[in-house]
Amino acid sequence: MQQMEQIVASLREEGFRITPQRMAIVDYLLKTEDHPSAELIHKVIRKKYPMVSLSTVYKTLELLKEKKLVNEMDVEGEARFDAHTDEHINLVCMNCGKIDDVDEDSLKDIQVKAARKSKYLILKSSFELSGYCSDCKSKFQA
Amino acid sequence: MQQMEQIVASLREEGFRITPQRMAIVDYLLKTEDHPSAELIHKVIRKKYPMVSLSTVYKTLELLKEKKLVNEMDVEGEARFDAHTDEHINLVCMNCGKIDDVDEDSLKDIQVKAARKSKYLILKSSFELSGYCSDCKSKFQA
DNA sequence: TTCCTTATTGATAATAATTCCTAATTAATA
DNA sequence: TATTAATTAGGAATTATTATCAATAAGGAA
Ligand SMILES: [Mn+2]
Ligand SMILES: [Mn+2]
Ligand SMILES: [Zn+2]
Ligand SMILES: [Zn+2]
Repeated sequence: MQQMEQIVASLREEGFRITPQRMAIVDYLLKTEDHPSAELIHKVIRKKYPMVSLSTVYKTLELLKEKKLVNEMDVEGEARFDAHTDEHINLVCMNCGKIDDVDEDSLKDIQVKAARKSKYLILKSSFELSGYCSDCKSKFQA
Repeated sequence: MQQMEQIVASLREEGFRITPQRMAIVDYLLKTEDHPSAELIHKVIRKKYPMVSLSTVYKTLELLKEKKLVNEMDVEGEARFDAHTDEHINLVCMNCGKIDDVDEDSLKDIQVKAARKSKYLILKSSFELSGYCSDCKSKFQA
């Protein structure tokens, strides 16, 4: 995700209004390393800005997705949002729900190769590994 | 996915009952190259075996997932089932909903590397590219 | 084959994340 | 400050999936 100023400028330029709700959501996403759900974003933001509704969170996330400022991923039927929009691997802990990022240079090559082989026009990619994180895995090994 | 006989044998061995419903679902998944939703599986199977309910389809898919005979993936809020359980790339057409497979040898290496870097115990992987298939992409290029 | 036990099924109700709807609010501009 | 169209809040609607449970039938024993 880019910096706040650029985001604000580009949204305003396209005729979108800069509301406190949108600022709060973008600000949170810019600062977190987390991959929060809509619900969590709502909860966190309410502490500082109590006047943000869940529907506004959803609508803002939709806008940010369209502007390619966040990616949406699905973890067990719940959408999780990722402000880290470069190609990378998301590691999902099936116990605590945490998601960690791992960079891997070859992902872009793989994507290009797959596009060639399949003749698809590729617009989005998602590389996801699930299991147990270092904290949780001890609990699941006999 | 393995062959029908092995699947039947291993389910029976573990005390699961072999019902016509389960046979029909496994049979369909074995034969299709498709990545069907629960609803589609239900519709297709009903033609041959009208006495299969949607809840049974869901429960059977749950069982097959636990036995690692199918993978579940999510496409726009709907679960899609993949009987091709080796590591591969799924290409999702955002227009017609079709999913194509592309093999890529380096996926396993990437997975191993990511596991080492992150200290995760990895149990599942999903490599997904979305865009427009060769049939659909012409409609989306000005 | 017939009978028993209990896993499985089918039908429907419940759940939960997301989307839809609309009157009230407010950002942007002059 | 007044105007106006975009946005918001909050609740209703939607929809895929899960839960519930009485009826059924698979598999084993006699
Ligand atoms: Mn990430
Ligand atoms: Mn596949
Ligand atoms: Zn964990
Ligand atoms: Zn297509």
